[in-house]
Amino acid sequence: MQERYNPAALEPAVQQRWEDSRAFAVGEDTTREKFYCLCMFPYPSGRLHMGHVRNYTIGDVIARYQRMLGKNVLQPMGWDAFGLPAENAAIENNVPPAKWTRSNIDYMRGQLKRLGFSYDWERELATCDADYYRWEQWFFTRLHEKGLVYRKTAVVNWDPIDQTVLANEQVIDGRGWRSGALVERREIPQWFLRITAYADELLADLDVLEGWPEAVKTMQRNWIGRSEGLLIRFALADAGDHLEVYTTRPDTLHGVTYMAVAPEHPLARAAAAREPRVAEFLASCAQVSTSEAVIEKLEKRGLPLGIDVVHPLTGERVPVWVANFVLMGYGTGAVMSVPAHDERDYDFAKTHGLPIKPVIWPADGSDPDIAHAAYVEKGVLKNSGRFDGLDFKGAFDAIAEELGKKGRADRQVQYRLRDWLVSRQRYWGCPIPVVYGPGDELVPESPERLPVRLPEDVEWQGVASPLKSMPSFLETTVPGTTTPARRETDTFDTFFESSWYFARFCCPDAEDAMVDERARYWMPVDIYIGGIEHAVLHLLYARFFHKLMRDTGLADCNEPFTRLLTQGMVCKETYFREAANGKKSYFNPAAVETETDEKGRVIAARLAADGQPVEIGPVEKMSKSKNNGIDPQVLIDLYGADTVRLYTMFAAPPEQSLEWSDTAVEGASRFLRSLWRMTYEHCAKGPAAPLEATAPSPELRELRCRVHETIAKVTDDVSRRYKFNTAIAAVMELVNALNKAAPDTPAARAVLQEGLEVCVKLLAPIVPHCTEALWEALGHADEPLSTTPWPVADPEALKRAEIAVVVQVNGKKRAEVRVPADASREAQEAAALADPNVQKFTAGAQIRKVVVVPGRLVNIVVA
RNA sequence: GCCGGGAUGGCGGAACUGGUAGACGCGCCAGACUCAAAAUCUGGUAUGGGUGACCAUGUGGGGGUUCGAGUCCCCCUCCCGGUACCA
Repeated sequence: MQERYNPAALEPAVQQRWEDSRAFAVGEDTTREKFYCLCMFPYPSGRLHMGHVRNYTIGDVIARYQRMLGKNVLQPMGWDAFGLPAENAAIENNVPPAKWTRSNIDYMRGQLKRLGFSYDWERELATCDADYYRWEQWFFTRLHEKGLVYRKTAVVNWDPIDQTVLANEQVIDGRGWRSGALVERREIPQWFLRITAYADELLADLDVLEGWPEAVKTMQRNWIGRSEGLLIRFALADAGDHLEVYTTRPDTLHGVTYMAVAPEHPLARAAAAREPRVAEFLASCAQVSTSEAVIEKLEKRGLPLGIDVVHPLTGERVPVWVANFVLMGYGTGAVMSVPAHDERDYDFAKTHGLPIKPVIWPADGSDPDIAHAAYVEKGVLKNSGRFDGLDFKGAFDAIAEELGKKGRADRQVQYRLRDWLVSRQRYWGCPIPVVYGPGDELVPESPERLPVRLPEDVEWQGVASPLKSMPSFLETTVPGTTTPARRETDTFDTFFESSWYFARFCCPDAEDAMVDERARYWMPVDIYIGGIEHAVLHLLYARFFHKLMRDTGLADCNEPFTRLLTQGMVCKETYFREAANGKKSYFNPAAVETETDEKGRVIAARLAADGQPVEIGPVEKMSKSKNNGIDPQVLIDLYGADTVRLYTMFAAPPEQSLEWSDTAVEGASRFLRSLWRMTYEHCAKGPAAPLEATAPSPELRELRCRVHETIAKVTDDVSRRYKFNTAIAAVMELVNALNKAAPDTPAARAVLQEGLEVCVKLLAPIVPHCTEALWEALGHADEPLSTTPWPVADPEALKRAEIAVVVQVNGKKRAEVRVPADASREAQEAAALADPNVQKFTAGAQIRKVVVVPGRLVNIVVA
């Protein structure tokens, strides 16, 4: 054993040993319990960021722990390789996306290996490989056969200068990020997957997912947004047609004072053709991004269309407005407005002087206060003709029946969830396997012609997808014929790839099928670890896709992820300068110097390069777009992988967001150095005697008790709580205790030997390189630590003679008394009352009550 | 806007089931070692008062429940994530 801890030499050597022995390669072994541990695979952006390090360290700690429990552990890694950043790099640096992506993968693979993650690298896959995406093309054609795929127009952000579709992220303050042009909403034909057909099952199965955080399930429930309501048809006053709206509050029907339709609604378009003011309004509405977050924060604007509908119960005329906050993509693109009982309708009515008619009264008979806000609670009907006095349920049923008889309404279950738009007008993605025949008729590719390969050797001209100008890609034939046909140039949403990679990891080399029998052995994933930002979209699409695969006979289980661990974001403050045109350019924290006040708070920041001040932005998720990532490579080079792993696990519990500070890493390194030194000094004195051969003093028995308490605590933290920070803190405490209390006797050396071995085993999943070496030094060169059984606390060693009990008087701590571990309630109470400081506070007062929590606390309540 | 989450010393965090607020670490202060520095070691470190034992205050703000509240309930503020084409 080296005297000095030298991770730079040690870690690569240990990693080489793992690689040579194929330590983490696994196969199907029905004699052992399987454990599939999966982290969300990374987008190969160029370099690992701290979020990756955090995510993959959590996964690796769990995988290594499960391995020490004797399970057959699969932990794979791969690349979510298609995506927007590769196209941006192509446009900016004139490098083909495939080349850029593959070189990023090579670099990042090296970084992951340098961090010592126990992956089965033989299963590595990249979604941009045709061997991978051919199967989603195949699957898409199957879904097409089943009627789960359809084509429909949808609104996109259109950049009129660059002549391209923009992602919501690329629209900044209503303008294209590159061109600066005001974006326009434009309708184009798109491909959809019928996720709404699975809405009920996706909702219902959330109740079965006991291993998922409640917050994620709640978000998914709300996202799916099942509601029961009424689809009501309001007849147009001066035409034969009608306006259809959906409402969950038919009880408020008598309070309708106007209708609102989306700018894209046919009624609005028809009005625009007659009325220039309306046309102008629609044009202004068209200059806003498709993002819901943007639309919902807009000033609520609207205009009357000059047409009325007839109220289906009262026969009164109700005006129809067009409003910028009504979305064509939701429901029918029109709503009935009840300003008295809906917040948004209320604000709009106030702004535009529309009448507000209360029809719901609180059940206690008091008057609703609608002077300043809508009354949105459910209650009892008034001003509603013969429905007066009914409650929500009664009114719902009665109005549904009445309108149903008139043919004016139907009960309907509706979802907020919309079908999944899977097509993208981009190059760097999986080609949608469809061709268009001579009459533009649509023909899905035949299985034998798959994969439709994405040409990788491309010249980038301008910003548009090069596929559109590549005859070699475009020109093809209708499958099974010689009839000329044109290829679809749209590619899949990258969520398509990430919706089934976990199944492919089970059998990455399957040549004849999307997945084979091996997937039945490994699936479902036992624990899935990834960022909380994926709580809805990715995790909902993956659940949906898995159910599609199940219904295609490719899976047995109903849900792909038994347990979900959502890690919080790794955040960092942002630094930027704002140009005159409002465009912000962000600077990496590593390039910024900060000035702090005497309390350590940052008060000013300047760019190191030019010494000029930069603005301090909010603390946000580390991201490329905010340029606030901290490069883990710098820390790995400086301290080694184990220190980075240890610090990342120690700084915060996984679920919590972590504000990165690089000053504290030193402490983690210090801890490893001191554990190393302790072990070195211990081993230098030769082998310790076996514990059984010595007679430990009471102090040593106490120390042993702490060793075994630490085993129990760390096991609970790692297996049940997933709180690695407190597990590490507990081991640090134990190391401190072992360090302090080790006189040089055979008994003490035996306890120390046991203590050090326990520390090494408990830390093995977190700092696998360093502990491997320490384990060897402690006399276990013959058995690799990675498969050494996890320690179990010895119940005998845990026994204590005395315990401490806290004594409170009126809920305030006044003393701590020591009592025998088996002391009765009465004895604990007596000991508490006998304490001098307690007597000071109880003297002369009347004791009204004594609360005893045995073994913990005595609270004396005095008057 | 809507949905979900969060706020505890100078900083990251701990307190798991309503029962000792501040474990563990960073930083800082003092001391030891050293010609000196680094490294290392020892001690201290919520705030205010007291030589001290201790005492008072204290978990974003306001109210409540309880013998007892960081933890439960109501209201509010700010921050973070998502908001369907970033991944």
